[in-house]
Amino acid sequence: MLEVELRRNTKQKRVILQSVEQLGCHPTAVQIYSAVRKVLPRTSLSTVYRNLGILVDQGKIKAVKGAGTEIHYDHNTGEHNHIKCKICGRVCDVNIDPVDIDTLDPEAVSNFIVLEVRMNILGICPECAEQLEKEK
Amino acid sequence: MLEVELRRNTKQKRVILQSVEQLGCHPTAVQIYSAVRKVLPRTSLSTVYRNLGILVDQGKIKAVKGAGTEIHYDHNTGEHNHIKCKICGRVCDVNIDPVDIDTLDPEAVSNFIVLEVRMNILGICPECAEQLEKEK
DNA sequence: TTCTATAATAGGAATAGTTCTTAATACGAA
DNA sequence: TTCGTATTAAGAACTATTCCTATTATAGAA
Repeated sequence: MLEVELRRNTKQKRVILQSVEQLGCHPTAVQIYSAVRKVLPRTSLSTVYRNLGILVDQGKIKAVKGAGTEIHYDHNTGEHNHIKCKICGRVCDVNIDPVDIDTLDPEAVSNFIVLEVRMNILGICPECAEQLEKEK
Repeated sequence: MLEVELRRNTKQKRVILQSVEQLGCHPTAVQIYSAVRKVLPRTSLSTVYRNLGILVDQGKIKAVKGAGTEIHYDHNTGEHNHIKCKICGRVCDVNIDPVDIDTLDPEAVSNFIVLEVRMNILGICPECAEQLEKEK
């Protein structure tokens, strides 16, 4: 065997990936941590963070940095953008045509080499909008 | 006088606004703090943060949350996007037509009420690109 | 299956960026 | 000039994340 697989397949890593997939709607590390601890109660937060990092490196999940300060994790690794609710902080998918990096005018981007164009949308989710409507 | 101006016009606030304007290229709170302390050496970092918050509330400057974790401050309060250098962290202006919020398909945005569409661009600035070229 | 080297873990300390707390200060209306 | 109170300096507290270290448990070898 020339290629040695240094990564071990631990219970924790498996449950963490499973949780990201099952929670679905872009959970944060802390939400994943809560879900994982229902299955493996002694799991530590740093283990969650470390494994999320590994899973991102392996391309199995994606890290989403939105409007707020926390990182959300996404099991949908395809190219897409996100919208974040200003009130409850929830992150959902958005289907807007991505900006084509190659068509950008160099002058318009201060002559930077463009690596990634991310759309960062802020809004109010249907549930919170309804709640606000009721309170009026 | 019916309208009471509760805000005081302190030296610190004046120098902080001045610094954001003079530094120009989207300084962080810490960079502003350094500049302010050259004029008022006893200024504290929390005073800088508090006044930056007030100036943002008053619409005199804008807070720019880019790819990284720090907040940058912009004296140009007009509608525009930003690009951040992955290497040196510098933030520059970008002139791309903003997405028109009213033309977005509600389905495409998970039925959110859209408040703000921000373009978050990550790249390599001309200086860092040149540096990389030299090192090869 | 048992042994063993070491990758991964739990737990907690450390870090970065920002916000909060409090006694002291200084702005500005009278 | 006086005085009420908004603002300050200093540092503690907070939040999200990363780092550290002794201990544990996985996976390949025997």
